[in-house]
Amino acid sequence: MFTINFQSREPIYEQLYKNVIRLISLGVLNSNDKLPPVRQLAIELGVNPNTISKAYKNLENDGVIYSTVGRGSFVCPTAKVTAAIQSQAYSLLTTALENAKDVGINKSEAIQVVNKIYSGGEK
Amino acid sequence: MFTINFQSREPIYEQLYKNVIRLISLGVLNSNDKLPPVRQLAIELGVNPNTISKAYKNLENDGVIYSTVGRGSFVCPTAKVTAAIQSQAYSLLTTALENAKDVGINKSEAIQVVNKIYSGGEK
Amino acid sequence: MFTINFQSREPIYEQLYKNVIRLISLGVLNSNDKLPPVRQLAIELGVNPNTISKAYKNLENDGVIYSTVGRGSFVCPTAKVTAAIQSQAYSLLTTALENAKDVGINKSEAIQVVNKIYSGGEK
Amino acid sequence: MFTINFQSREPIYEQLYKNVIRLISLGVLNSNDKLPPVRQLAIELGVNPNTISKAYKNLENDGVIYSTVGRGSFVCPTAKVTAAIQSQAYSLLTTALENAKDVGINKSEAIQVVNKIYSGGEK
DNA sequence: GTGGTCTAGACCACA
DNA sequence: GTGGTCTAGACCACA
Repeated sequence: MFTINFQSREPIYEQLYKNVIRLISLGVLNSNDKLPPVRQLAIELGVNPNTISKAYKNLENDGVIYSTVGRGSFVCPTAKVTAAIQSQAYSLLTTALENAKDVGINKSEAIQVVNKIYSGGEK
Repeated sequence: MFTINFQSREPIYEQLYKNVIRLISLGVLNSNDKLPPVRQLAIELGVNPNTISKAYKNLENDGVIYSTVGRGSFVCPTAKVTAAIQSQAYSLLTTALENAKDVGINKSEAIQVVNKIYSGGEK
Repeated sequence: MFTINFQSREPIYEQLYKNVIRLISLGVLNSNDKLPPVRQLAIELGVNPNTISKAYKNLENDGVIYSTVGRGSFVCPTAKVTAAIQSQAYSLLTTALENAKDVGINKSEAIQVVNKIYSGGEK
Repeated sequence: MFTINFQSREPIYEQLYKNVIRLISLGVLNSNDKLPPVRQLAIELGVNPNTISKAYKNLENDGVIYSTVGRGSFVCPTAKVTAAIQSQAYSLLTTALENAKDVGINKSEAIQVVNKIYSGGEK
């Protein structure tokens, strides 16, 4: 379910964060589903438990999951999650497009990139 | 001409890198223009010369500027620079769009963002 | 394992770079093997950690190793490494041959050198 | 006659050195021909006179030219020059080939490079 | 423990 | 003057 690329320069806790986001987006994880316990996941992935904790902590701060001591960590109601996640994605996209415009990439070239990404598996 | 945000988490050498890119994009710096000498810029910005060096070195590795001992640092011929800069922008845009798609932003929503950014001052 | 010549005019970080390449070529270092930590190697060789860092950074930029904070530095998958290393060797060889041609060494003389190097231990 | 690439990372005095070698190899400069005076060449190329001096000094040390105070610099007898130059080229070629062999480039691949360089304008 | 960023400052080759 | 190499050493985020 979770996949980590140890060769990537992206911090593991960041990759874990995105894993959860992706699983929610794909509908694999739904509202109130339980996430794997920190220590169990740490063993499965061969990763330091602190690293898992950090990922969960960030997800909690961003309103994606909620944790209760002794019971574990759970996915927040989907609507809220989706809003939080998409807002981040929009902000990233806006930055990338402003940058593209700045360096002389024109509108039709930008649209071409959109077409390429969304070709095939339209979602 | 160069502006550094010392509060930012973004490394200073990275900010300097982007400063140079921006100045070239804006046409303030052109082919074969001389950049400020490492040590002079270090004093102006209140930054260590090594940090400036690192930024210049990265720009050189990416084909944006060239440096020669005893002469200074200069902007590369425009064609090469533009290619290098746009290639980076495309890569950033692709990442942002893949992320948007992953979190459930659909194609027409992505296009709307493109339209917003490119409205008015079409380039 | 690593040998540095402090008398040489060749920068230490450059010598370290070649040391790693050599150890990979010889099969002493293989895919995903861990390199010595920056600071440990610095102490062993009596060299500043920054100098080791610089060598590792260059190797990373050239696709030979990858480094992650907290985990260490590792050799990239063999295929990629081999490609990177051989590409450098080809470039060096091309330069040497162009120079040879320029100074009047003819083709059969160049071939003789090739024969001499590859005599005996054909690889 | 002399061409300098100011964008190259190769020191100018080194480029000048090679210019002279090339002109001798091509037969443009012959035994006892006079080289341009240091100061005249410096003005022509827009280069510091010290830089020209350094190039001439190195050529003299390597037995390629000889200088007499007040009269100028001259090309040494061709036989001697050729021997000196080619010896350097052979040494460079040997190093490049040993390196190529070390990193797993085999003999026929090396020969292919030779063929490519010497194709067309066989000398 | 591990690499990354940064300061402070010396010395070098080249122009 | 100009960039390149190197030392010494501090502090940081990540594991």
